[in-house]
Amino acid sequence: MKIRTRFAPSPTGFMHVGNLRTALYEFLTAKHEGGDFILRIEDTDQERFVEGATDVIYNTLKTAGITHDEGPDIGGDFGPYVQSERLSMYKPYAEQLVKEGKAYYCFCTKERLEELRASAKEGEVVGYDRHCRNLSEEEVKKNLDAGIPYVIRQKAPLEGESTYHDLVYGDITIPNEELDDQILIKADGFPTYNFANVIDDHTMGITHVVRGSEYLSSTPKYNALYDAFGWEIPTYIHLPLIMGKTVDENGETTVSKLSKRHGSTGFEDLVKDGYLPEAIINYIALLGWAPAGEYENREIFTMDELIKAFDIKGISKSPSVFDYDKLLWINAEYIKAMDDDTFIAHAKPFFDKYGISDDKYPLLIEILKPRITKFTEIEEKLAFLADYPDFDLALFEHKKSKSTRETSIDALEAATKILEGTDWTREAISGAMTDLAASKEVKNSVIMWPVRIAAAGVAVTPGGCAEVLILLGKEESMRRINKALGRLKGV
RNA sequence: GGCCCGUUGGUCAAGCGGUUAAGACGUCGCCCUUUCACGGCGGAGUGACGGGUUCGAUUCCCGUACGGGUCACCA
Repeated sequence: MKIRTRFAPSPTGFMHVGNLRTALYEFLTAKHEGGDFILRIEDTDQERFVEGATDVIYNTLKTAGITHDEGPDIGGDFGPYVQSERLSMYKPYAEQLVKEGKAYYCFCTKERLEELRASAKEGEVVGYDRHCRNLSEEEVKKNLDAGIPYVIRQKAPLEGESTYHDLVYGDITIPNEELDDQILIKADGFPTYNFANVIDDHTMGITHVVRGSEYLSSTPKYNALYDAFGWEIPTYIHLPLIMGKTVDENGETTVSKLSKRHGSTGFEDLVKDGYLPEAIINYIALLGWAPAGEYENREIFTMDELIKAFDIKGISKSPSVFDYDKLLWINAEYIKAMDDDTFIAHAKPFFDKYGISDDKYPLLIEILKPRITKFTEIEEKLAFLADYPDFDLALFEHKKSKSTRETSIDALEAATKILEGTDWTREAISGAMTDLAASKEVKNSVIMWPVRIAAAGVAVTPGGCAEVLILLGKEESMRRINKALGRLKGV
């Protein structure tokens, strides 16, 4: 049978990488076996409705390269794919269970439930006291006729234990007394997430339920529902959580399930920060899963390779901490491997800020590609082009380059003369400076260092002396070098 | 607190009873060099603890500790 997995997010307007990774693994689980990946929007909570939130989901999946085979936007044979459009189908299922004596109407008020929780003693299992579980038919009918609001709850098993199998965690056993009489239909007539989830998964033919391990202990409730309907329980694949670090006011670092409070771990935030979608996917694929066989020890994967290499056996059980450093490294690897046109497409907005003409692109690609980890760094790296402050003259003193203020004055005086008559090409400038060093019998750096510093006004530049001068242009370079020379000489 | 799950270096992790306990990020050092990088080479750094089982445990079992998750008319 063809594998079918699903991604079932709620439209909250925000998708952090934990959700994204769940979607990724669901996608990979299906695609590795040639199965289908379905997108379903779970919007049964009207109170939390956020305008435009579904677009965030579509856009994220699209830019992440996680393509669904069925979904609200593209249709499919099991639609509709938005829960709010399927509302009419849930209640009959619940009613059916009531008729069969597997569920019941509950008329308890929220206030009563709150009191119940508040009065629970230390160490007691907090949960519903099953007050309405055994109401007589007459009482139920009376309440119904009186129009008292009600919810429908499932009768959970009272004793014994429930065991199920998970492909990652193995057999999980939970005492049944931990299981609550969960609500299936809320007072507003909407299904609860858990209930809608089961109905939808079954009616949509989902074969493999892939989700975060926070569902590990509530899965028996889901299974109780499948059993009540006599439906086949899907294959479970629970994923270890992605953790985020937070530092409290005492400087204590704690890790916890990734959420909004962990800063910019939203997919869109990361992209805005300069991380490439492919790099993010690559990174999170490796968070909680390790490739094996011919792919063992590999760090860089295309989506197609992930599909080929993905194996549930490689999923780990323990939670993993999101590490920006490694993401950054992967991002840099993607940039280094990028072809020039793609590189320019990403870099152009930053080049344009400095009014850089495209004849300089080849040079910029060469010097920038190996040394940026994010495209957003370009702005800062090229800042010297637009900004030439009265920098600290101590910059001319550089031990490694064997430069002092005195050698710098000497070098700059000689260099300006030669540069005036030099063709403004990289080779010519570099050659002229090398020749100058040779004629003075000093290291190249004794010439190159001060010229570069004088022209750039900062110690760190992308590229060396010749590259900096080319980027600046002859006129500006000469102006800056002369100015620096004047300052050095105290004129 | 009850229940569930987990625990290999700072982080991601391989391993599945016998290994000098892989690899990657980070970190440190050296080399290259016209700065910073890139690149190359090298170093430090790990099986939570205590009991078993076994000729032999990182690997299996049991406790303890620690960490995480979960206990909604939220999803």
